[in-house]
Amino acid sequence: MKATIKDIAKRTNLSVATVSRILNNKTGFYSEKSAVKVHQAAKDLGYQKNTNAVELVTQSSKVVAVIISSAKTNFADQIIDGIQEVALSKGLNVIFLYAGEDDADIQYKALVTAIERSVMGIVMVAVELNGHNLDYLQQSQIPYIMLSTPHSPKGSVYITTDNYQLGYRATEFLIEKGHEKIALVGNDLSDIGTDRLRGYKDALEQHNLSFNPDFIVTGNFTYEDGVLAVNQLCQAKPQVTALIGGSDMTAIGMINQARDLGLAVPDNLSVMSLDGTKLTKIYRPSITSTVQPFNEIGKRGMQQLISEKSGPHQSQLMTFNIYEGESTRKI
Amino acid sequence: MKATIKDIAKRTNLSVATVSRILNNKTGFYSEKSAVKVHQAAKDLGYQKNTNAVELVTQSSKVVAVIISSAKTNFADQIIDGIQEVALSKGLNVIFLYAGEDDADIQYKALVTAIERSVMGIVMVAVELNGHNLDYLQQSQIPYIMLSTPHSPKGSVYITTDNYQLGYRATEFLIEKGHEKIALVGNDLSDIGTDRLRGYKDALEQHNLSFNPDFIVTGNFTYEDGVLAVNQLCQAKPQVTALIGGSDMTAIGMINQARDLGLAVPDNLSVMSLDGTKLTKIYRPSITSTVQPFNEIGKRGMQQLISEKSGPHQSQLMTFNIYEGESTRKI
DNA sequence: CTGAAAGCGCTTACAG
DNA sequence: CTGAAAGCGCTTACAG
Repeated sequence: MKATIKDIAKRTNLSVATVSRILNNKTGFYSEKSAVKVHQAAKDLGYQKNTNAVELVTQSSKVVAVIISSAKTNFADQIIDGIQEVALSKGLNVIFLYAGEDDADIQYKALVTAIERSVMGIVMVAVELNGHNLDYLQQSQIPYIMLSTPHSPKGSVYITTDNYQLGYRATEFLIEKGHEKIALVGNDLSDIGTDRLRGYKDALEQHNLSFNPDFIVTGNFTYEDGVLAVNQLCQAKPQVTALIGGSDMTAIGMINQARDLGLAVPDNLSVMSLDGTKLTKIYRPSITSTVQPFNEIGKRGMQQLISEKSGPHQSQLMTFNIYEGESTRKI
Repeated sequence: MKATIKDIAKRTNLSVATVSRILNNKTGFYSEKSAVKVHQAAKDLGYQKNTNAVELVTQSSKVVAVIISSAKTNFADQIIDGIQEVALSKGLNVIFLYAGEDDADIQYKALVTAIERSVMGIVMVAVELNGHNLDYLQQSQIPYIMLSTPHSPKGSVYITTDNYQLGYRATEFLIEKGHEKIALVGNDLSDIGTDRLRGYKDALEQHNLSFNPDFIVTGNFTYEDGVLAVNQLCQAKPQVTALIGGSDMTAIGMINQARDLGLAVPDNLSVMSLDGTKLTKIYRPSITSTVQPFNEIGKRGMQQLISEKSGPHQSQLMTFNIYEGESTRKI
């Protein structure tokens, strides 16, 4: 049987009210003598606060729920770290829930778990909510924010790397290296993919290069997408001289498959990625990449979510750097 | 203001008791007519159950907390997936908490969060609890289990890959390829590292090879450990012909550094890893590795934790396969 | 400085 | 089939 403040009260001949005050350090509302007794009793009894009761009566919670899409979470670690850093410094607790990839039911379950606990806020990481689940989330009245979100739903605040710029600058980087036939691979049809494609197109146009739709191979940011795209684009006669992968995994899939086809990177083919997690640094050849500020996204997301001045928050598009690895070359 | 069952009761002219029964499908305790009214009202009001209240009154919880060490979690994904699979099929909720690497304070905070919520069970993934925190956990009376645990504390149930066998079989694999000078790199001084070392030594002895303490370079399963070890072991004149890394990251660090020193893998040096996550498959050369059954560890851990027949559970040592990649060769 | 009391939202014997 | 009542563990005005 777990000890309660009632047990402590009995043991110390104080009221539960006083015990409660002491345990919560409501300084000025108790004598030092009582405090000593209470703390001793609490220790003796192995007292554990019951958070359910506390939250029930105070109608508030000190926990933030983070819902993470389980699949394309190559970069989730960094976002998680950023979130944790902020939570730690603010004395908040964070619980993480995994929502399967695009599985509306599992997503819903994760939302229910968070919402029924009346968490103080919800962070969605890389998850795409369908209409029903979004309604449910909004109707819960719980503040939320979306990080690296595939779509930018109206009325939701989100923070994500500027996908248009990701596409634009990666393409421009390659153009400046002399490439003219550049493929864009593995991006999906969400805002992420389409924004990147717009950037890609604009960069070409800006540099007076023509757009060839055959060089666009959509996908889902997977390793397999990279493999298939290389087969498709480089099998017969390599038509392209450079490839941009939608994720690090896609880029690695491309490089591996190119190698299997007898094409060397970067000698025969230059490859870039649009994520830039540590995978790009430990792989060989190291992979030239736009480096998304995932850690910073996590930090800002958390800060923004919990900042009290709830003047309507602004969505943010983050900037980024480009890391030049060994996977690209001048031609 | 969030709607409560009281609001529903008022609106439907029923008592909260009846509303509660209907919402919980206590079949037989209410009329269909009332049920319809209640469900309609709940919907109209956007009713959300308050889990805090439910858990407070029922003194029970349907959530399992998983506490994960944040650092060496190259393999945590697979364990998490395994845990989720089981949770989903049993209708349980799982919340994840990250405990910093060997940071007793953060660990403690994670424990507090879980324990004060009276979760139904706690799974520890790759975390090393210090004495104080272990006491705290045990005293909470909440069932727990440790997965891939560095140490095997007395009185705790744990599931981990058989580290002795990991060391033994990897070493034997290399011996059978003709290697006699084999280094063991990046393992720590916990049970994990020492068990592996025992296996390594026994394999040598079994095959009449002498043990050279210079070939043991301890560490913390990091990429850097691999880099440093290769510098130390291969810089002057390569004394070893094969290296076993304590983790995939260590193995990759070794391969990269060997390459930087002008040593080709596997031509000049064979390299193995003792984890075997997907990293070993996507890296080039693909890395020969013992493949720990992380997913299965997650599944079993969860199953065992929640299985009611609480006859004292047994700790388990899991077996594994060896994946032969391109990073090793016969000499 | 302390206590009695109300109440957070819910469940569940008990009585009808 | 339904309701009144007690109670889960805690906090906090209110009164002293």
